Amino acid sequence: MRLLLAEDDRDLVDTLKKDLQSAGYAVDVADNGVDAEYLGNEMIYDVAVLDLGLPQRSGIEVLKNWRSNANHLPVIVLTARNAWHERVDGFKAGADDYLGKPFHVEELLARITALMHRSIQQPGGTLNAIGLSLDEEQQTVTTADGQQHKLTGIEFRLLRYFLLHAEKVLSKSRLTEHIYDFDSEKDSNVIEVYVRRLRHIVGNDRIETRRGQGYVFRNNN
Amino acid sequence: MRLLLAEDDRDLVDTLKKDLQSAGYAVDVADNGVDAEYLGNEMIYDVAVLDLGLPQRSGIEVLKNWRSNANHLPVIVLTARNAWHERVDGFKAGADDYLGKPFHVEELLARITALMHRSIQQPGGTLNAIGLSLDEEQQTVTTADGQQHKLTGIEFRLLRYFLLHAEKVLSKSRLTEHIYDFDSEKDSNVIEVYVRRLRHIVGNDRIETRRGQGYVFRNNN
DNA sequence: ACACAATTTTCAGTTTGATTTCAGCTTCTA
DNA sequence: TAGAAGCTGAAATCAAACTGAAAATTGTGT
Repeated sequence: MRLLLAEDDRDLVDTLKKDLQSAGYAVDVADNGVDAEYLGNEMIYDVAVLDLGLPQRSGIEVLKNWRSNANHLPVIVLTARNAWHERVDGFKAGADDYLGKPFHVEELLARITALMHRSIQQPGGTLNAIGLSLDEEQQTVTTADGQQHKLTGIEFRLLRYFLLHAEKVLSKSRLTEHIYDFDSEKDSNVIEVYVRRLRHIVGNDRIETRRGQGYVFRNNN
Repeated sequence: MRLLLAEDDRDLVDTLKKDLQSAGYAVDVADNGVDAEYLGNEMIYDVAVLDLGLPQRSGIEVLKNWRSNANHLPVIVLTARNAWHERVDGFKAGADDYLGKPFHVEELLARITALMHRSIQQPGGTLNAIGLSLDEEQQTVTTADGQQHKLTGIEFRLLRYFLLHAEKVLSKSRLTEHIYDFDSEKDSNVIEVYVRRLRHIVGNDRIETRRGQGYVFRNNN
């Protein structure tokens, strides 16, 4: 799950980035409006956290620009305390959710997961498939036989992405894009290796190979 | 599960009540502060959802009254979005959790269940886990072998946070945020050091390391 | 104010294990 | 049937976590 954090407060970015990463997000940071706008348009993010008080170009402008480009990227807007007008403007500009500063990190995390889950209509901190349950707080999967498996960071990210996009063909490059942030450009077989490890846990036939196209996570069969 | 919904916005009540009922709660509604206070004192609820902006008697007053009657009813406070001071007041008055309006129903539900789990523990200043009992007034732990250990300030805060959030991956930055009073995040290994000390007291396998993700306090094994 | 005790933080050397790489193998398809 | 794509087991890597001790800070009693 790849996330754009558009925020200029250094201290806040430092802690938020760590929290988000350990919650399994690949985090790209933009500390000004121009970069934020560019990244939001050029890269593929699953969610953006956008501070309205960015330098160079205001968050509102950035958001409007995204929306005018038919970019439906889910956006959580951060507003300064007591800035009622910003909130309204934010919604008008197409924000999906907002959060007033200061806030508890837990609240932001909860809103992000809620937003992510909205598209597949599964609330809460677990992602369920037939005979599979992924606990996002524990970062574990429980399989049909009742066994609970701990997942490493990358295993967790990959499986969550599969579950959120079950029954779709996911190319290896798309998987890489959503699992790693922009520091790491991969030309290797990491995905293959991790698909193998996941297959070992969730069952071989669960992840189907589409030679030349990618993988499909099956929920029916 | 019986729930008191203290809220005067008719429209909100209508939708919330249905959602809560379909989530399995028996819902009583109070649309003003006087009724809310009365019901909270006279009936037995598992949880209350309390809007601070009630007519006739403010939510804060209601909450204070409940607490002064030694009523430990778990309370989730609903505040207007930008009213940070209300949250603080709410916490001081004894709220267990808060939620800023507007919110997603899923989030309210998640918080209610979280609160229910939390309140399974006995009130009265002790937090219990299997083979562990944390006395919050004395700041001591009693372990399975009957040994009582005195805890230093930081050891206590850390262990309490672990107990309140057992079975969840807690990142080091999240732990620091909750242990230090909103100071700047420093680049040190204090958490590692204190985790080590706690492990010495509560047992090594009680606190599990998730490399790159954080720590999990185990209550089952 | 002082010495002394307890607590918190820093530091540096060591260990660990998640991630990545690699090389040989298998399977598919053009 | 040859070349590409994917699979697989094992090994190398390197940041993250562990550890013991010492330094710094805070608290306490005299």
